[in-house]
Amino acid sequence: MGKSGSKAPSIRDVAHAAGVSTATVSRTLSNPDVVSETTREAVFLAIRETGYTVNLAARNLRKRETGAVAILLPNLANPFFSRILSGIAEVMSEAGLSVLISDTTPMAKDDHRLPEYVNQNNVDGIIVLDGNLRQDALLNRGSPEVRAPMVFACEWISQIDRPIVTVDNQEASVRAVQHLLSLGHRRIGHICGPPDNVLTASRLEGARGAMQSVGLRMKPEWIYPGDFSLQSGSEAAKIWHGSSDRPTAVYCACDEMALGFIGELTRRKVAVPQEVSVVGFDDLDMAAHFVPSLTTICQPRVTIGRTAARLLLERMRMTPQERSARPAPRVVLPVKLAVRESTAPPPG
Amino acid sequence: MGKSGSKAPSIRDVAHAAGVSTATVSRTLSNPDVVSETTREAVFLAIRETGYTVNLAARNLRKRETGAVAILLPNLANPFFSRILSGIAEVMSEAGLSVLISDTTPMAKDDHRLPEYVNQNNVDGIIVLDGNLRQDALLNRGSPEVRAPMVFACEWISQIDRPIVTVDNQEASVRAVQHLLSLGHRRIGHICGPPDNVLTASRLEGARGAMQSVGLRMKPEWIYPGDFSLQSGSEAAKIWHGSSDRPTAVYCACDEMALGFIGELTRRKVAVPQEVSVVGFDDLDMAAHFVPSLTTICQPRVTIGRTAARLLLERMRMTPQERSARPAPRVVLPVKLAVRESTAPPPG
DNA sequence: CTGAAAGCGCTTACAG
DNA sequence: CTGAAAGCGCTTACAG
Repeated sequence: MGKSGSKAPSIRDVAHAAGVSTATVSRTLSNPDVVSETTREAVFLAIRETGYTVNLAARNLRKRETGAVAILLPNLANPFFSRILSGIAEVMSEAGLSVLISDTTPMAKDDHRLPEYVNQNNVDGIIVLDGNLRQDALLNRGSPEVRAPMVFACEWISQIDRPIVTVDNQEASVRAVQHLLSLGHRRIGHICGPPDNVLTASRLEGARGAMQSVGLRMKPEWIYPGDFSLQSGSEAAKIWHGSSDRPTAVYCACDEMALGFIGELTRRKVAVPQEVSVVGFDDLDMAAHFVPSLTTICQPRVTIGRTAARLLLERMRMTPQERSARPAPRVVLPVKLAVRESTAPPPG
Repeated sequence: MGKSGSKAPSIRDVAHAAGVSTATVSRTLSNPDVVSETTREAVFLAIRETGYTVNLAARNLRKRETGAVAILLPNLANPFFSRILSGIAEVMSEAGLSVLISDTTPMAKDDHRLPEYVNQNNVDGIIVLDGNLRQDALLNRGSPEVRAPMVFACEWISQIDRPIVTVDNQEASVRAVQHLLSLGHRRIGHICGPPDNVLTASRLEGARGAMQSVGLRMKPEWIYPGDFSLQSGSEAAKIWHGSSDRPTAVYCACDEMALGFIGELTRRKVAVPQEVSVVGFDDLDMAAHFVPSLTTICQPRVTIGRTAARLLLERMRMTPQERSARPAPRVVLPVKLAVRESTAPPPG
């Protein structure tokens, strides 16, 4: 159980107790096969007796590692990220790495700074979930040799050539719209993501393209602005409701907007899907429990997290040279269309 | 910008460049007032030239600190925690500490282990948001002198005497039920939290007590089991719907269950609040946007996070002796009742 | 298989 | 105000 002393037991205490050198204790821990069985047992006994646990700061200093990875995400309060985080945390924890989470919202576009520990490279790797960070902030982290490897997930910055884990946003949008087309819809609208988001264009283009390929057109007035928030979804509903030339179905760039949209419509006595069909994107937990339950594109969020984590671990094992020699992979994960109650044939 | 070398610049490089000792560089960084202005400027210039940033592992080793705090929470995927996390991250980041997040779900009751970095005290402090962790796992972290301080938030473990940040769950429940009483309800039910959760009893007792104090009784068949999940809310709705002796209002121990309850009822063509009123607890983002919007107890989640973080910082500044001498405070934060569409006078 | 020794990059009494 | 030196607790060639 460890004696009650004024400081934690160190490797020296263990060495004393076991009658060996600190080097041997260290080897027993990191490479047990290289020490004799007798020694090994003596050391393990001494470790138990003293209650020793390795001091990570010392190990990290010596090994020139940090034992930590940073996750940069735009909004900790957004439920979209929680499962991704979960997937990352799971893989990193298995790898013995700790996960530092940093909400990037405070550091808006005008703020160049990243969290201290990222800027100073006090992490061994970085996963970026925010495509709106400043490019220079992300790259000015010392010379290439000391810069921790980085991977993007979900969002990315086109100018920065790093591995990306994502879904085919355009193809997913095509699927969403084809579902509406197959129900008989011909007038299909879209609530967009934020204008400055990398995903916004591909989701809009996918939707537009799907319509064009069957000879239809998405009227500009059916394209509603949005910013991924519940609020912007209800704003879109107000516009929809106030217009005389309405789409019979609306494909939304994310679930939150879809739920905000449906909520506002329901409040205005507009029935979904009887009067208008709605499709979302993401498949938040709430999507299946909302009334009506939401037809949506299901992003494999835990898998995205796990994949990004594994990709990062892989890059961390490479030398800077290997990393820059090897092209940054782009992993595209499959999505599913979850068909639920919010879509039906058009009215009339 | 820093030269392009094979390793990051160290304090020695700066000392060289500035023509001073490493001690002076260190002082300039940690205690600028103590060095002369000329020296200070030379050092700052050298820092800029070399692109130096402090190596935290080295600093931490030397200062016998870790520069990190751990957050133990039961479920990263639960939106309830995201804003709390946000509040914690904000305060800790200002204090220059990094936040290690650990999902405790993988380590269920049968698993004694905490994350490595917690068990080995490779953190300077711990915030526990999970009242179901094993007591011994939380306490067996070496002798009192080396054990990192710990505070509880939202949930806690009664046997462990540590600061707690919480709301008055019983009083909040009284308020929720009084609201229903004031609308004229006399038959009020409750969907409970998980049986093994610290909050479950106080929320149920508050509800019961509020009824008793006006001479009413909560019938046992109106008390539905739950586990804080959407799913358990819809299960309760099925029981409610299948019964002939129904309450006219149901107070739910959390918003997710309330939303699951309403969702299932709506699906069964039972109108909320016309046929049954519903009150939740937490005030998730979704609560205001659901249809009908949810009357609920609003927990100040960001404030809970910030307060827990500040309390922990305070404890971290104390010696172990001071900590054990000073009684662990219990900070009770005020809640508000947000009255929305899901509550109305009883039918008939 | 094992130990002595150097060193990871800092900070901090101590002495001046 | 500043520097030389010790030391935080590890790991790892190196030598045997």
